[in-house]
Amino acid sequence: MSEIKITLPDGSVKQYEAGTSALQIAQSISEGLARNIIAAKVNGKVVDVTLPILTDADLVLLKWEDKEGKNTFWHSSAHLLAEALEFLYPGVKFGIGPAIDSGFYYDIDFGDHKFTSEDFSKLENKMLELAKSDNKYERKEVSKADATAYFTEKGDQYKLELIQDLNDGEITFYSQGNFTDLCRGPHIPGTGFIKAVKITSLAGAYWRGNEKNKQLTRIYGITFPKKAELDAHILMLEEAKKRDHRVLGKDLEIFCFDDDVGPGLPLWLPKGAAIIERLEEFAKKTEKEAGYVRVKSPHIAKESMYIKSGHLPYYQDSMFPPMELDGTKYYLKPMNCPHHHKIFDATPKSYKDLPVRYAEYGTCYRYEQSGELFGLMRVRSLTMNDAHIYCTKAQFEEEFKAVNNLYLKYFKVFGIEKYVMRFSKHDPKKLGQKYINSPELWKETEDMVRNVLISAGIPYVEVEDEAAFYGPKIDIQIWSAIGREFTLATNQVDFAQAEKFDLSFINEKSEKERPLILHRAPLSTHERFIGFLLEHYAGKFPLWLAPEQLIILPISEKYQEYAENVLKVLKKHDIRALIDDRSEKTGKKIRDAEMKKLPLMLIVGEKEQAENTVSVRKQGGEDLGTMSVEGLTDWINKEIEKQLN
RNA sequence: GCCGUUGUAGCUCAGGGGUAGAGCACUUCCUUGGUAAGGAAGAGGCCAAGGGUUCAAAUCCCUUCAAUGGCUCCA
Repeated sequence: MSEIKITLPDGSVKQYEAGTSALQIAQSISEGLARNIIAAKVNGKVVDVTLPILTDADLVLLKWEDKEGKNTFWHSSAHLLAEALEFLYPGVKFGIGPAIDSGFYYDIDFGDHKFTSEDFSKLENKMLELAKSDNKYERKEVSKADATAYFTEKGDQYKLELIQDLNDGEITFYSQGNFTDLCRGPHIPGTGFIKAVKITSLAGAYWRGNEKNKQLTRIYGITFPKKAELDAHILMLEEAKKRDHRVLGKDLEIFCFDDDVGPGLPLWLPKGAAIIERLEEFAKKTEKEAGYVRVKSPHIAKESMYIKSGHLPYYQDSMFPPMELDGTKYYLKPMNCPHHHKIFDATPKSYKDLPVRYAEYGTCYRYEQSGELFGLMRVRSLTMNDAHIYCTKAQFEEEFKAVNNLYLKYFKVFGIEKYVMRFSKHDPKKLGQKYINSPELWKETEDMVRNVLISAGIPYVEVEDEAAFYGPKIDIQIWSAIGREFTLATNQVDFAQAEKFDLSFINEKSEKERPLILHRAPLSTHERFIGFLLEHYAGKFPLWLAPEQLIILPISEKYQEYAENVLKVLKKHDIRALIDDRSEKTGKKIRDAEMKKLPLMLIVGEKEQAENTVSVRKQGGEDLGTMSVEGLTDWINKEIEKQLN
């Protein structure tokens, strides 16, 4: 028997007989380890622990704590779910059942049976019961003919469809107990590892994600190797819910929706509007320093402009239906670009004028499908931190870099650490349908964008078929504190609209030349950005941004007048302050101020009045001690200075 | 738009075929208290809207609207 060399993650090398499995190797190290491994990574590929290893290999033993371990665990749990379902509802058909970031799902065709959330506990119990019998997951290689025969007999057209796309010789089945599934694997050794099960939700999902296909029932679940971990998970979900921007937005009186106003049309309450004011002040100052000028445009425009821009054929489904006036159709603007192009075109431009940078907080209206609306993250009226840069090809790289620097500056101010730039390209197959039919321009601009990204050393990923119809774009993906991922901002190259609007400037040779256009919106829309910030800060806005910066808490009504004098001085310094004049005890006032997440509390009583000072408590409990009102305003100004730079 | 769930006081929710309940918030009074909940009283609702079943509907059924978890789509 030949020997193989196994290299472990710590670099140590051990010799085993060829055909030894990861499980046996684990056993040779320690029984405890062997009990805990649920999958193995052999030369970078995750496999079953029982799979014989035939050649020299790098080996990582995967436990529940490892990402791939969890993944395998949940994938196996999906099979357990299927087994339980088949037992409870014989004849159900299965789509796919993968692991996801947090748990797993299985797509099921229940036929005529209706599965509801009331059946969850029945399903959970069955799964636990099957888990207890600790059936082994057994791998079997099958021929395409045998695989087809098996699922034909079972009458599962979804699995048959999947098999059709597979090559003979690469098809494997996994069985546990009485259930067999088409599956690439790998799986945990046995169902006994699964000790806690929670079916989390139920949803419709189209077969293969295509709207035209049959809608299957998707069952989501999550499992754990210990009951305590499930409890911790549930607790974590509750914490995340407290941080949800929709919950905080209501609690902190930032925004609301109203049935009479309409879905997706947020109303900003005074505190929300105050945050908007701060953001705009900050953005305007920053943009001014970066050489932008501000413009203003109306919220509607005639149909002819959107025909000219080319938006209508590509975008009409996302626009509010037009209103007709004297035989002319007017649309609510879904974006600001065409208006800005018209502003560019309003006066003749020389190459000496370029780059021209037009900025506007522009309110747009988009008819998002009702099911897509989501708190502040997806709405139908949105105010964008928009700007368009018109430049020459030679200036493009520098402008693009400057925009990127702007992003980085903002990320720093807002403490956004986790982000990825997605470089979205066109799909050549969809030229003329989803994308403007100019193959050479697509190539040229995409190369240009890539070059800038590489030369600036910015981490990015390239994705196909996600560009705007007029050019490639960069989307910035960020993650909110509760792990919600979304596209924050977009940065788009536009080679098409200058042509469509016949935009030009006079170059050095006195000839007309088309500008390149850069669309950018680093602070996204007020809606999405404030939604993000609510979750990011858990409602605890930094001093510069907080709608109310501090609250004065008089110890008793005797110090009310002194509190008012302090307030007057603070207001003179443009500090957003208020007084809690209720006849409550100080402890209660502090608690309420904490709940409202006010950054600072000023406690004033006999001592402060006598010394003409205030006692300052930071949100969260930190005591900043006693200071004069002037000392406090200095401190606040310095703090804000720090936060913004 | 599609599938599932939900809609009761300002908020969080309980109840449930015989004409509405708690806690918090709010108002008033007592209390004047030093770093996360002082006490009492009061006020608050066409039980999302419309239709049906019934002697009787907030409760059962249907429709609509909205929210919500997903799918598809996006800043």
